[in-house]
Amino acid sequence: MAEAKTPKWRQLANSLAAEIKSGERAPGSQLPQIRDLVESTGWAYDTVRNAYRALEDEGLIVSRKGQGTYVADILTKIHRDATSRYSKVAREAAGSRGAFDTEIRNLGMAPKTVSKIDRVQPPEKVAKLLNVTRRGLSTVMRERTMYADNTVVQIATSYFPGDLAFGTALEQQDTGPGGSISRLAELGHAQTSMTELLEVRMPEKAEAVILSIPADRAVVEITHIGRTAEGRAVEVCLHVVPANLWEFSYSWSVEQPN
Amino acid sequence: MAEAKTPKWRQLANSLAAEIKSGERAPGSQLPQIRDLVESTGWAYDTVRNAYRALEDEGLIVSRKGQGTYVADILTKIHRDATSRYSKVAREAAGSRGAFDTEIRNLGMAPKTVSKIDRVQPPEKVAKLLNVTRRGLSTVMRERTMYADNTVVQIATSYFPGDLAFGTALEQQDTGPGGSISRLAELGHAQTSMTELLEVRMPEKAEAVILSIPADRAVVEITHIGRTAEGRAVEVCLHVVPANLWEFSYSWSVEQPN
DNA sequence: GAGTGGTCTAGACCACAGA
DNA sequence: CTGTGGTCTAGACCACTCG
Repeated sequence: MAEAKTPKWRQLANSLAAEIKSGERAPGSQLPQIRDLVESTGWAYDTVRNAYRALEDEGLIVSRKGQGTYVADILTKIHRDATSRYSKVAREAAGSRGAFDTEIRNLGMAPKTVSKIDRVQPPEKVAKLLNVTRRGLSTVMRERTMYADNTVVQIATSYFPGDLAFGTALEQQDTGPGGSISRLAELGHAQTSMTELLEVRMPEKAEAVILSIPADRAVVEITHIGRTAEGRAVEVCLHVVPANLWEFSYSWSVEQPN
Repeated sequence: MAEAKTPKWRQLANSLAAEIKSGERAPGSQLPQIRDLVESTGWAYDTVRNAYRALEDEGLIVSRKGQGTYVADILTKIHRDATSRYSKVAREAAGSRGAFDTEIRNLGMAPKTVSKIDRVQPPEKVAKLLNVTRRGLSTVMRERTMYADNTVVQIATSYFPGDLAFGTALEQQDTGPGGSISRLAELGHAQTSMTELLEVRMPEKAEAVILSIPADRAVVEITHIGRTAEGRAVEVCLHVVPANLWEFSYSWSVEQPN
């Protein structure tokens, strides 16, 4: 057998996890301090700490050095429906400033987005997809750090080829109703086909800092590619999110078999 | 700042990770034994071991108790294109017994599938999707454990409503060319619309054993739903895979905006 | 300065694989 | 039986937050 005996630290982790998932320990509430548990259980510091580390890697708890350990603020999954979030109706929903805002409000939380816009040379893989030159500031980058209440839940970085984005609304802070997709369409580059590639990986150090997650918490990276009817990629967006916070759905049709 | 100082164990983990990713350490090759590193570096056993644990959680290495520690056999990502894998042409590709076989052969590895077929009461969430009664053996379950060479890379469990699957080819070991989707179509239940829900989570204990992964390695669960033109769900398939081994892609069309 | 989480140590002991 | 990885301990010390 693979695991005959469950180690102490895992038993503790499992029982705490159960208490958290059952709601017995509320989001944001403080967990017993490690040294208190050490005293009450008679176990060694590292034994208790191992349990806490495992739970932190799973995203159930957060440890704040010098302060204490707390149940995570977000225990539910944020639902991202890729198929509908790019449809016209969803993008123009009243009162919504985009798909992300809807996704967060669906959870009863407050969305917030901080944007940074710049002309940059994109990462290699983006340059390749957009078919831009390898040197110079060839694209418009729109980098958004996105919050649910006060938690960073996503970093989304869009790139648009400079030859069609420089000097347009895509370089403005607010892209207006329907967002960048509508502006691109007005410029004659309507996106008619989308591709997304999902990958689970460990965060870069910088990503871990921005997302406020430990270095060993996995993230999901979505590479989103929007293409025109002619097949040209006019937008590439990289979404990086903590793996435990989101779920993703896709719907599509298949031709009749036989 | 969030991380002023990088701990020793993480430095070791990072440098080993770099060596593995660069190909300097080949898949399947043995890593230095922990106690050897302890001696050569002068560090404590747990310090070195922490680095190994982190790498194992990321899927870069595997530790075998009593034997040693080795670089993982599969370092590349297996690509799963959800959109094309259910298309007619892909399913009938010459020499291929299905989308999974193609996915694995694309990596130059040998696919293998071990199936178990049974009539069962499905998990709650599946029962709900298929709209079957909550009691009795209401569905046909096809559980497949799937290998690339000798590594388990996926557990796929399909459920079909009994009223249309009992006594049909769906209860046979080999479902023939085009697989279960083609058989369902012949029975008058052609699937024309697919939905998939992706989620990253920790494995159940049983899943960890089957997949031969440690309990703290994340898995991706895909809930695949196939529907007929009338909107009835006629197949639900749960795919569970180690999160580090796969990447997923989806393509779809959007209506012309504006 | 007091209190909290995080790292590191040296060493004992356990669990497992293989000769 | 020996050698490997895994757990656990007791305690020192570091890093950070807050009053």
